[in-house]
Amino acid sequence: MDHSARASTSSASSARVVDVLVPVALNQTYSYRVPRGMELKPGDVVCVPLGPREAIAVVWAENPDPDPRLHNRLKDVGEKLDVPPLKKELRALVDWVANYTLSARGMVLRMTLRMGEHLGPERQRMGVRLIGQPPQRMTPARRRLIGILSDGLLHGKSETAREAGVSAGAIDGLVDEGTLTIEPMPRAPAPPAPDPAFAAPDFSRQQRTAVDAMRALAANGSFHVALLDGVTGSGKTEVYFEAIAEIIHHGRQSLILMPEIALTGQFLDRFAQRFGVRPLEWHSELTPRTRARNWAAIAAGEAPVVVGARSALFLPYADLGLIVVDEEHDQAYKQDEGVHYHARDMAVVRAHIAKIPIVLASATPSVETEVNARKGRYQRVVLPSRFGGQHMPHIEAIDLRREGPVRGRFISPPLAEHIRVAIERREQALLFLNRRGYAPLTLCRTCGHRFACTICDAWLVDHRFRQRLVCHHCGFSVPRPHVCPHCAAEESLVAVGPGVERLQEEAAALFPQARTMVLSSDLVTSIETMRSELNEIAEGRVDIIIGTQLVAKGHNFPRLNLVGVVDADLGLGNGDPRAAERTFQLLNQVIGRAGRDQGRGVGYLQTHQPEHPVMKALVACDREAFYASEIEARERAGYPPFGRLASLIISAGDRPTAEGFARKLAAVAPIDERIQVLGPAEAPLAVIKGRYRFRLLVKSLRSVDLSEYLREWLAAGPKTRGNLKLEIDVDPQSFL
DNA sequence: AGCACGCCGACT
DNA sequence: GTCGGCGTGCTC
Repeated sequence: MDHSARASTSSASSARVVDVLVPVALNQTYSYRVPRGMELKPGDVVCVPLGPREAIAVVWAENPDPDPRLHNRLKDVGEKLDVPPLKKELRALVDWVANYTLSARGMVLRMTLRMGEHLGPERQRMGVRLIGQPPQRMTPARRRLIGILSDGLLHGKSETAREAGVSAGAIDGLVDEGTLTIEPMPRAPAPPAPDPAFAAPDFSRQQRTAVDAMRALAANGSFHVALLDGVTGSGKTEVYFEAIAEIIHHGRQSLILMPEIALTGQFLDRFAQRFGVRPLEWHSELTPRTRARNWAAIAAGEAPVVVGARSALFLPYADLGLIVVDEEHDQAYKQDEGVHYHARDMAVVRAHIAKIPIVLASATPSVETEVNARKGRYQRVVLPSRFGGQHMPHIEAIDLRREGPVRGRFISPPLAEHIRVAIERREQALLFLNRRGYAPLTLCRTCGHRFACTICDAWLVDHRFRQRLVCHHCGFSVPRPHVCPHCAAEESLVAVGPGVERLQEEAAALFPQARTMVLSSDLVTSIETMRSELNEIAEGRVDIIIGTQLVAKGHNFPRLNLVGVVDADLGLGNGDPRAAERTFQLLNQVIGRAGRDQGRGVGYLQTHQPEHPVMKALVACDREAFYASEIEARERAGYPPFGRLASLIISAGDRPTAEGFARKLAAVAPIDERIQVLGPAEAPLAVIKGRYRFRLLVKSLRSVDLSEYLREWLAAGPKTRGNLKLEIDVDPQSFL
């Protein structure tokens, strides 16, 4: 270090020191000196030097006696950013989540600071206007520009250039000629705030009770959890909108969490119908500038209502008054990368810390939430029927053992007949199959060769649309071969099993006159095309929709009356303790798409096991029976919510390293009679992306602080080195 | 998480 | 002889 620099930094040895949390994979805070003249308090957002770079970080605490061992290594805080400080409540949430999930606090903080580099004063947009004579040298590009600007009004500069198909430089050229002038655009007026009185709906008598409960909960304004329990189409959304209206009256902010923000086009419209404007959105596809603008608006309290994916939970709301978790049972709330957290559970934590009410909405609550409601920890607010008195879909099982289709076909004769009738009536039909691509397995008829991923433990899925065989775990793909690479046989490869693309082929063959459309996540290129495809369906320009999981989520198709579940057994029987719950929820939701407007919905479940409790509960519309048996089974096995679970995934580039570490780790697990350590076992997908994976499962009584136990265990255990990775998942949702 | 530093293989 | 692969270690 150069001498003068040292002098300048150490001259202020009496300067105040603050502990700052930096958004990197660190659990501890770092100490920085406060430059003379800077006022800092906990929560302030600052810029600090961190190694060779700068980082946006947050002051976590005053530090009256900094560690003397840091002597002259302390650096100065760079600058204090002009944004509101993070409130104590949010800092407490960051600490809590990090502690619970065993993640570095810095990585949790990072989720609240996802505002990009565009923070700061809004960039002034420039406009261009025609003011003078045409230039000496006229070119086609210049002619187009002048044509667009011939009205003499101020046009956005970059839009004009794009419209004319020219670069911004062409405009600058004409400015030099005196033909055009550039001036700042007037600021776009701030969008009007949602108006709670814009279009207050009429509610049925049954809905009124729920609406009153929502308003009371919002008006009360203290921590309180309500389960808003109503079937698809019962008007849940409109009912919780009343809680939001109440919060807007109080001048506070509301957050609506959605599992899949890409699919919420209709939701935004419904919100606008009720409140006059769309809410602020928060999701991963926002452009950096919009992201920064929305972040700033949320922090400044200028966004009364925010709709967002799970990451919206960590935003710095100026004054959050209510959280709504829509479709609270949805697995998409669980983040399985980086910080492993469940947004629904952490939302309850945030509500608790902030002392505000929270509404969990679902037609098929998670078993956890259902148990909390049954025990009275959550208030249950019920919406008993579909809005407007429509009936729930009628559900039948089609026993594939007796009425199944011929080999190589997947639509059974009875289902085909029902579809035929539906199309004749000019209604829509939905074929649901939770399998992307054409076929999940390709094999050679001659030698039996099966196409598998080279770096994962998975079959390659035939995607005819893309003409490739694709691994769904790592994205690896090869062109679809025509010759067996193993035995060189020609025309010998056969597709085994159905995917949505193959189903479309079969539907098109059965109903040549019908218009079909496949909705599958791998065919979705952007939120916008997705929304326009959904609109096409809603407008009735499609007869048969063939869809994966994607279609299950919150979209309303007015002319859809028939849902056929092609393989109702698909989610069961993979050894996952949550398989039954998930299948029940998914199928319920999919079939709930039917008959929402005319109330004549029917659902057909093609199954090999019509006697399975999930199928029986669905056919009988007996939700209670399903929950009763599922809750009993969980309690007997000590599974959540009656016990706690954590999973430790150990992975490495080679099998012995992973297995050896897993065994060593298991061997040093502290003995505790309330805790069981199971494994190590090879993870269900033993190899992903060339990494060998072993799993330890930790199961404890509910009363145990499992995170604390894990922390002590890992601190005493072997250290991870090299490419060996240890991932900790408290409350795992998936066992794959 | 970044980023630099450091120590071994294929090339301007 | 260097460019660059990613293993290891550090960031107040």
